[in-house]
Amino acid sequence: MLNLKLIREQSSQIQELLQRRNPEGYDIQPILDLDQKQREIETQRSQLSARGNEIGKTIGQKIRTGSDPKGSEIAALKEEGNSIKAQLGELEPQEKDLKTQIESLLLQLPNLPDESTPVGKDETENVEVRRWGEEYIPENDKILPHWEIGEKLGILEFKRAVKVAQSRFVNLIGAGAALERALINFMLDKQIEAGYTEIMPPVLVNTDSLTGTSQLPKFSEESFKCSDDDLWLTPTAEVPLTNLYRGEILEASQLPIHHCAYTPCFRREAGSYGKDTRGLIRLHQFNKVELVKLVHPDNSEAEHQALVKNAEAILQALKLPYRVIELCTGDLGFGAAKCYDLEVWLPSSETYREISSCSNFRDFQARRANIRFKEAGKKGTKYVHTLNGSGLAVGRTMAAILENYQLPNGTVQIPEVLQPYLKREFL
RNA sequence: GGAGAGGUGGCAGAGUGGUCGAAUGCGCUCGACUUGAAAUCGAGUGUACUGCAAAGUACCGUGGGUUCGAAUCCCACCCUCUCCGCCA
Repeated sequence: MLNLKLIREQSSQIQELLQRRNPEGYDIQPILDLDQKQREIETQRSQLSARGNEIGKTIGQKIRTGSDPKGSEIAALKEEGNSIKAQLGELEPQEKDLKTQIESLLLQLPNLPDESTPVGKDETENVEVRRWGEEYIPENDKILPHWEIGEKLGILEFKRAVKVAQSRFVNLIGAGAALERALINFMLDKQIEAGYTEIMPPVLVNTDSLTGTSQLPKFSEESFKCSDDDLWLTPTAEVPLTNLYRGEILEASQLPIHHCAYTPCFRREAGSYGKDTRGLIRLHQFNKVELVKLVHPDNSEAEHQALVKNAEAILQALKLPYRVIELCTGDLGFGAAKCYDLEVWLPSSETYREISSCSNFRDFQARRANIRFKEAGKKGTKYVHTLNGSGLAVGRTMAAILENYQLPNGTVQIPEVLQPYLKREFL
């Protein structure tokens, strides 16, 4: 959520920054108008309240000091009190209604892109930052796409997953399941080593949590909802991890907080019916190791860079070629101010595919989730900055391994760093 | 699912119609005493909004209601805990 005060005081800059995302997408003028009205009413209302409080106190005092509770003096005060009450009865609902409208408009506004975020209209204008590793280009199409080699090896099973659940689900079988587990353990071990504290959070989360991290209200069709309860299947561990501290005032000395978690993630993938219908790339349920940071605003840029490196370290350890892309303003996620995607090389289609997305939300989520901190000896509170990134999407990592480590003889080598976990060298 | 208890500041906990944004204790900050520390003593210590400011307003789980006035009374809802049942 954007800071209303800032919208009011720097409206033209803010309008301009929002236009970098989408030239016609956002108009803050209605918010400014409502805000103006709301403050006018608030001034009136609080002056009336002040007089009302004064009357209340006066009546109490007079009765205590011996005035006749049924006398004319008290009756006159009561009458004034009643008239104030009647006026407040009109103003209060108006003010409340304005506040609700403002709040709901604010919740629909995306974060401001960082000044450094490249301006562009869509993903074609994203900027490549760096590449790592050598692209594996198969000769004569000998490399099978991961879903084919996976089925051939008997470790991926899609048909029965449809029977058990629906399309876009998978059964991992035998070594496939073991490989997934090995990847999860490897990723967690690596991030714990890098200083993150592991959390195993609830994967059902409530509406407040999803609003706090900005999946709601705009993207409700993206998550699975439990119809009988105010609970949703978490689309990413970002939600439970960031919301751990919702509504809290932390001590500055507690920062930075670095958490990692493995969770299954659930996404409805509404609106992507034709896309990536085969394989592990786009499933309704997938595993992910997530990194979440809550940091002091002064350090958020450095923390962001470090977070990207933490995610990259996994790909490097697995020796998977990848590139780092900085998203342009038109492709930036709703809550992000700045975002780097890691894209892994998939030789079967000779493309790079997103395997991690590392975002700096600055105070956008913190303001929604009301996560603040206090500096010792200083007055007041500030919002923390929140950051998160995948470290990594496990299913997509498996896909990348099945393709990049595929040998001409139809077997798949296990990356060296995973061998201690799997206790084997080939699939 | 059944029965009961309860939701008040960082924590514990008092408060059953006005002097309550809220006692007291703990914690924390500053100061005194001390070679230093502990103990002791003194002072301070919630958040947010409006306003240039003075100041004002709001907040005792949430939402309504009664009243000149509600943490306190009434109604509805939510949540937590305990016991029983069921269950990995």
